[in-house]
Amino acid sequence: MAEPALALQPTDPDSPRGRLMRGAAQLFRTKGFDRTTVRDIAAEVGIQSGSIFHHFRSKDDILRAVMEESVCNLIRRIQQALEGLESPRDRLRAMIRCELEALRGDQGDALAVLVYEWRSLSESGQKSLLEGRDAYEKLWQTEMNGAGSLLRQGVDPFILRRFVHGALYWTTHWYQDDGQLGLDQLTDMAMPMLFQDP
Amino acid sequence: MAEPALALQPTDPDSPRGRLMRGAAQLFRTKGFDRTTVRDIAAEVGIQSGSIFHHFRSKDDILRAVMEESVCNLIRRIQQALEGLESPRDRLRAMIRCELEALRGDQGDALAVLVYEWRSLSESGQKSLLEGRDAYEKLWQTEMNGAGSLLRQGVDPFILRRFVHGALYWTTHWYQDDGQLGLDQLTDMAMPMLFQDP
DNA sequence: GACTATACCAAGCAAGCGCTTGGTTTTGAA
DNA sequence: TTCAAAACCAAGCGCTTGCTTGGTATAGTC
Repeated sequence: MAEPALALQPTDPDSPRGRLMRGAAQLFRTKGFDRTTVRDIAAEVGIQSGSIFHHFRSKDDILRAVMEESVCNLIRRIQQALEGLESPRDRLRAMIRCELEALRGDQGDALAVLVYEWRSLSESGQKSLLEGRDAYEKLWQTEMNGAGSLLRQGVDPFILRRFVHGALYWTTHWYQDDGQLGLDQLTDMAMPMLFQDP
Repeated sequence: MAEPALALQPTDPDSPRGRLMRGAAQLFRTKGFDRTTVRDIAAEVGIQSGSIFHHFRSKDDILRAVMEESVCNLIRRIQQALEGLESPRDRLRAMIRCELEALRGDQGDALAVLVYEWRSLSESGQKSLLEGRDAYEKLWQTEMNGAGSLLRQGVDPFILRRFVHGALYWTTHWYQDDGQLGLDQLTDMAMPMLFQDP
């Protein structure tokens, strides 16, 4: 199903390229792509800005790479989380949790960058990521279809999904995993949006 | 209650300043603040870029003005929509609808700019808008408190509100009012997120 | 018509950006 | 040790941007 995305080898996070991507992802996430300069990224990693272009063709290429890896990681993580889960409810719960985890961004994850900086990516960059995004879309579509009548009634599934994603994405603006409210609790509170009887 | 925000006189949309604000809002909404140049804004309105600075001190000042007016308009619109409505359910429904309407942006509304470009605004600009934002926050808080046990159970109201707002904000990325799905329908589909029994 | 205020034009400045270029240093393999 | 590849440095280029400056044009008032 999602073979194409899995084919991509994850970048070693401790390689020069990997460190750049991690640093860039963090800056893109907090400052936005346009307000992050190549000098910022270089300083974050402890090199001079000209050196970046030894590893990446352009600033846009960094963004593309960060986004690409973000999709692949998320797909991989979702697939692992789904292993052994049977019920549609459990499976969708796991997916919500994975998404919240990826949105947190504290482990180098850059889903927030993918979501909120999509329009900063060049057209050719967007094109190159469509396959991965489609694979991710398909994961959700498949699970939503499988949940059928368990889903909230009276709301078109297309719209329901977009409401839920919107709600989850917005957690990047307010959620702090400070021990008071863990990911599992947050996930459980998100469930009623999706399910008629959570 | 929201007297401070109402004290601000709306800019005449057809005045030179008003036309600039409308044009800027549209561009900020579609391209983002950083990728919108003052030359873009000037071209949108049909003037030369230097002329903008006769009306606004800086590019940041345009953004602040656009956001300020957006908050004021929204508050005003919500207050009007609430007139004569008694039930907590009807009142919150009206607020959701107002928010969706403002997010659409096709009537010069710039709520999407306020929401998604907040971090592009300078610190002093953000400070100057806090009063308006607080007034808006208060509207929601008051109505949420009034709805009490009608709200979805098992979800902290603080979190519930943020989920709902996130879902509504994200409509800017997918919702097209193309006649198939009107604002009222969309509003009705959003209600179950907030209410236990919509 | 004279005068003032408002709106706008045109040219260009200073700062900062992504990126190139010509190098030096470090790393790893033989 | 030698050599080549990888990583990085330093300087600066060409371009873009927000904004300034010195004006002209238009609108409104008396």
